Amino acid sequence: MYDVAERSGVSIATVSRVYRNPDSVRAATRERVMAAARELGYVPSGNARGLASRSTGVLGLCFPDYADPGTADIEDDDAAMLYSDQIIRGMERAARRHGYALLIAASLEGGPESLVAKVAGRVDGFAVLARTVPTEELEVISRRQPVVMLAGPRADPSLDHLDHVEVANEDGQYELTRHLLNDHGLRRLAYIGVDESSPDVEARFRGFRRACAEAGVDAGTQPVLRMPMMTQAEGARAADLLCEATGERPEAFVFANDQMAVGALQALERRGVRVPDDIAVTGFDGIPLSRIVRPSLTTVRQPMVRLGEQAAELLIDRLRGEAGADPVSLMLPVSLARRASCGCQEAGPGTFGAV
Amino acid sequence: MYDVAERSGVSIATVSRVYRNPDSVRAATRERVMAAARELGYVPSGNARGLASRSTGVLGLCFPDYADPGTADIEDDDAAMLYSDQIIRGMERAARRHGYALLIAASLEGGPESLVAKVAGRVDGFAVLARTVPTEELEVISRRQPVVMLAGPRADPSLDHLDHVEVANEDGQYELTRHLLNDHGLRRLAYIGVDESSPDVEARFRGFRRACAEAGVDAGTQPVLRMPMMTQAEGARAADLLCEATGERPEAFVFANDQMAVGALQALERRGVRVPDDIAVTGFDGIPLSRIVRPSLTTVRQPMVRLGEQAAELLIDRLRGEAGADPVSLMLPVSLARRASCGCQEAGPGTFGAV
DNA sequence: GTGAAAGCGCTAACAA
DNA sequence: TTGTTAGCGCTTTCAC
Repeated sequence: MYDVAERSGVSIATVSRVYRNPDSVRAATRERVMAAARELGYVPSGNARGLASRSTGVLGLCFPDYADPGTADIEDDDAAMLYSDQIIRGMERAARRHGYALLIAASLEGGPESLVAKVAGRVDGFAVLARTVPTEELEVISRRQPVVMLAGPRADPSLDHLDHVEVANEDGQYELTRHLLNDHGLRRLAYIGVDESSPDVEARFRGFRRACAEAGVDAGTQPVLRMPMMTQAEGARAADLLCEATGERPEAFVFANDQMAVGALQALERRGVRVPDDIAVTGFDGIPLSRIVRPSLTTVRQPMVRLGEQAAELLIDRLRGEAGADPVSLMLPVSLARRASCGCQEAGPGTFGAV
Repeated sequence: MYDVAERSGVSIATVSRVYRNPDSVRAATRERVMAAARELGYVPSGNARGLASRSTGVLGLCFPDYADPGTADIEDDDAAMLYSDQIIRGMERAARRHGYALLIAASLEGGPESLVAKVAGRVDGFAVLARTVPTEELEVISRRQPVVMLAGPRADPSLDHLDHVEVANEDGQYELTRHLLNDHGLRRLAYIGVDESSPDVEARFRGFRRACAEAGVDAGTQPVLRMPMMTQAEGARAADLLCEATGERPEAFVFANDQMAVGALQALERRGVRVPDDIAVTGFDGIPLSRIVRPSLTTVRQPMVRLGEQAAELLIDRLRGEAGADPVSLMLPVSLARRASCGCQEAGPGTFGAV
């Protein structure tokens, strides 16, 4: 910058103005400065700028490095497209509309120099995918800059001051279960969740039970399985367990997420159990894979792109001081995708991108 | 940082050490510092760090804000997943392996304060999706930091010094065309490209012609259409044009990308022309949508995730000074996805994530 | 419209 | 092991 200033015979202040506010500089001067910059290959340092102006024009997103090992054997990367990709897209879009760029980073292990800290130090505010980051660290960081929590209710009271956006887990599972109960007339439903208590899964389970209760089906007598992880492998294992259990086989396997449901489809196929003729299977999430498997998976679609957009909007509101003092809490609606695995008619040939 | 130093009774240098190199500080001291930092809610400023150390630990990616308006009506965001999403994923992954975060930004219009410049000023090096950025600007920036060009051959001689990664467009189209010619015995093939000269599309067209020539089919007599844009709408229009043209209808529509091919499938369905029975249709790219449409689209899959990974690797090599003086140029292999729209047997039910 | 000067918060020698 | 001291390259009053 000093070189540019010298070469064009102005002060560094003027060079700065040319970049920050071109109109505040006489056109002739501006031209000279820009020419000099071009010749010298000058690119303003974002770091110096940020340091001097205490803002970066960048939003951040931290997400878990979550790659289901069970998906590794899928040839196509497309099929494995994760939540995070969609959230990234939504957030980038919304950020861009407001002139922000997006810094993304999947979580690595901690240490004083953890990844969040790195991101936090380089952005004006950021979003975190639920439980990607240790609560305590988040608490410290959130004292200095806006943070929004995504997907998953407030994990901890010490994080109560954070904005957060979640998805209607309970309602979604409720609707899906009602569909099975009322539209398909099923009665013996097995719910398959996860050991480790997850607020999302708990909410889904609540929805399941509520639907059962309303339909006069005693949820207490329904088999409920809690697997150690929500992977395809565990989904397959769950299906095997339920098939081998004594007593009447359930009429439907209601999984807490798509990955397990997909694993179950594979296991059932191996056993020669036909879906949906012999048994209905449902998932939750609406990952792309859910539509690709045969039979296509009936599931509850989460609006992940919207989630990302909302995150960015919320952050920007805070940065502009347009948000109130109270933390904002949004719940995004989900939608039911009725596909083949519950016995619904699959969209026929020629149907493009339809549900 | 000064506050943390004071509170813990050490100098700022020691605080710095605690974060940069914890082992160089006695454990007791370290604890005191970390405690103070926690109490004060201290988060190191990435900007100040970058400024002092002249490196950011961040890689960048600039991509076009390319959203086919024709895809807007697809309900699912999944289906519309773009190249850029996959490149982002690959690049983030590879960057993370080396301890870098990723800053992403879609192109906006210029001005002295253009988006690239913004990104460039905040990263140690970055990748650009072909023709996202004005040549001249790129040239200037690339004098200061490593830049890699993605997908699309060197656009300009002034950018010859850049590393770049591209995809085997010509070979891919060649293989696909051969498949149509030899395996399906088709003879009248129509190629549909784009007006605006695109190096990728040209390469694909070369592959098409080469295959025709080798099969003894005179490419000169084959219909060739150049549409203004490579969107679904234009693909549909192309199909209509070709169907309404006088003379024998082609046995296959060979599209230069998937989006146009998908548009054509829709148009053909409207006209009651059956694919692949009446006519074969192929695309290029392997976007997720290509597998979702019915009939599923035969296409050439580009390894977009790999592209992103390579970009990051290349940049990191440069940053480490491990790359030679000469620009590196990589060409990634593509793969043929034989699906239903060319008359190949579609993968049956129960096939998970298969081609 | 333009310049001078004082930091912004950190790292990296170099000393101690 | 820890402290001292220069900057890093910009923005931002406040003068002119």
